[in-house]
Amino acid sequence: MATLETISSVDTSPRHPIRLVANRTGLTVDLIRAWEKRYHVVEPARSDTKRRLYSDYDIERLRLIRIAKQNGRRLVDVAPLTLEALRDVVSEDSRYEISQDVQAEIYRPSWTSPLESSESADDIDALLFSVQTMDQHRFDQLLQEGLVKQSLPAFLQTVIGPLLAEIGESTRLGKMRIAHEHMATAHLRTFIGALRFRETYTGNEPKIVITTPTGQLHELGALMVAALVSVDGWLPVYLGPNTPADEIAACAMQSGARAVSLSLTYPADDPRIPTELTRLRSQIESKIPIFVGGSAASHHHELINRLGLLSPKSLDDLRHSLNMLRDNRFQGIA
Amino acid sequence: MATLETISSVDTSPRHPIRLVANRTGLTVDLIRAWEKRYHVVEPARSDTKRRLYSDYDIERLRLIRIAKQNGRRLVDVAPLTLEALRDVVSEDSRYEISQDVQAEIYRPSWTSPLESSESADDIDALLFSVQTMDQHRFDQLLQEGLVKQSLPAFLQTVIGPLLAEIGESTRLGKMRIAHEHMATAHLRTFIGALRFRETYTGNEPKIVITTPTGQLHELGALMVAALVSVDGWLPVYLGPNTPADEIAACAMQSGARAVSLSLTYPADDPRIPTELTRLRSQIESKIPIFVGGSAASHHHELINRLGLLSPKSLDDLRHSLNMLRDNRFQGIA
DNA sequence: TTTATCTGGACAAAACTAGGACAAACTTGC
DNA sequence: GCAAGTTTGTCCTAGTTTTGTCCAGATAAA
Repeated sequence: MATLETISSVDTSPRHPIRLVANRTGLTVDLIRAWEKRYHVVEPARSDTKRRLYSDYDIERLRLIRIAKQNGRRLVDVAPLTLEALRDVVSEDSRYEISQDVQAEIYRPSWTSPLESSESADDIDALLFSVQTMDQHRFDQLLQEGLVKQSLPAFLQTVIGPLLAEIGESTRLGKMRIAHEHMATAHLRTFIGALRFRETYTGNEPKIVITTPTGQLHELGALMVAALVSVDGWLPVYLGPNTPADEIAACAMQSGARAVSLSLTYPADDPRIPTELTRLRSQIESKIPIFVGGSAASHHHELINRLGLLSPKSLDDLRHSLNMLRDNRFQGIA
Repeated sequence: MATLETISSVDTSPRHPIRLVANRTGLTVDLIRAWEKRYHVVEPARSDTKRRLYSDYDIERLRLIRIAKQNGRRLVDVAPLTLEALRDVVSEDSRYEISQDVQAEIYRPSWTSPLESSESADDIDALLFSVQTMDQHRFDQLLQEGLVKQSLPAFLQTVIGPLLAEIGESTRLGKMRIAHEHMATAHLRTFIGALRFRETYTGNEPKIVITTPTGQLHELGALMVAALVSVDGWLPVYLGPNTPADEIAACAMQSGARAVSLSLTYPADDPRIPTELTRLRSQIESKIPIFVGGSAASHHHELINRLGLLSPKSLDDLRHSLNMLRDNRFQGIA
């Protein structure tokens, strides 16, 4: 039986380079050094050439301190604590914190414009109502019906997008419970996920790799893209959320994809995004375009331009670019 | 059909030219030679004319070293390691990776026994092969076919469960890429998710809330339960992963559920689990049973007993209990 | 003949180190 | 509520180590 003692005994032998620590903790290399310089948060051993060498114990401390900071603690206060004290602080906080989901779920697809045509507004209201009454079958039924009324792209744009935004907003404001949001999200994941198999498959479709980069856990945007492109004769190679750049590149290469599409939503300022995007661009032939969409894409506008990535303004824009690419008329976007 | 054995029992006979090694590992020819020159990363045999001849073993080592480097390891540190040690390092890194790469660790459904009937074993091999070739349509097709051959519960138990375990293990050992695992997981989530809508809906079904508690990000086990119980005339209220205890309780109350089912897999020793379970039990009427399954359930054996939660030994056990409960013959389980 | 590989060395880019500067966000004192 | 101070993340420079790429001239394979 695993007891708590087994957990607290963490290896203290120094062996990990700073880069690995950064990867594991989600902190930047600069920040780890700054913390050491100012508060001696950790005092890693050194190699014979003065490189820092961290132990598992150090990593665990840094990880906990990062969480404590996210929970609103000040670095000065938590820096001198022992590992055990840190654990206490963190678990104490997590009890009172609103679950991370809530902050996470201010979901703004962004590449669905808030058209809000009046008929769709009614549909959305009905959908929201079925979520609040936890009536899954009604929810499913409404989605199916909505899909019959209009084309899939239109449906995604005028119903699903606004619906997600509305659910996110309602949860954030406390109008809706997290449980409701969870139910809706889980259901939509299955529903949208299934949409990309509606089209017939000939084997000749050009492929497009669709995913979200490391740190981005929200996959609904990516799923919408997958469903969308399958309508226009692409074969989506869908990898789910949180895929490391190297894996995306390997997958694009192995599957012979003609394009890659990423979705960025939350957290918008994750320090890993620039690294991951740079890595990805450098590992994929430059003739293969990489599309970056989602609400957080605009936060990285400059980087996206610098790397030569493409940032479509809307789902329609993305479709247009992909259609051109498929027909070999692609020149990049304005 | 190429299966995983070819990779796991690594061939040490030297035969591959450096170019092929470069292609397979994603390294450049120059780099492979430089690594050999500086750190003796691999010492390939030579032809009579001094050409380097690499074995599968060498290739596998190079591939793993590349991954280790991406994880932040220094070449000096990993160069002298054996293949086995490298695999350990790589799997350790991917396990602790921040945002702990949701799929990257060992998924052990536990409540799927490793029956491994011989026919299913073939099916699983075929499925694994389609994952490695990234052939999503084949994967989907095989899943659909498998489902026709046997009942849904049997299918989950003999195919999906072992498949997940195999994929998890292969990825952990570096036999399969994370990208492959991501694709398979994303696909299975949609596939299994859709299974719970195959049954007709009368409105009279008793409801069961299905989810995973805070900190548990793996939802496949919970999804399997949802699909399973829908066969036996239950209506699953599926909340997706990572739901706080309060929300589960609120949802159970609002929907008038007759039971709750949780799935615990990873991390098994998350300190939040005891808190969450205790909270949940105290907020739900005691006549509503709470089932706790998944590979990590056994880690909390004592707690589960103390709180009066139920921990079915297998999916069949769970079904049995639920059938009794539905027919009002339920007395708890042995 | 052309292309691929070999060796050894040179060079360049990245990554790390130390120290410090700077600005935004947050606190404190009045 | 405002000004002054503190905290904290990011960035810069300059020197070192580590790592990736390239070159030249020779040999082998296609």
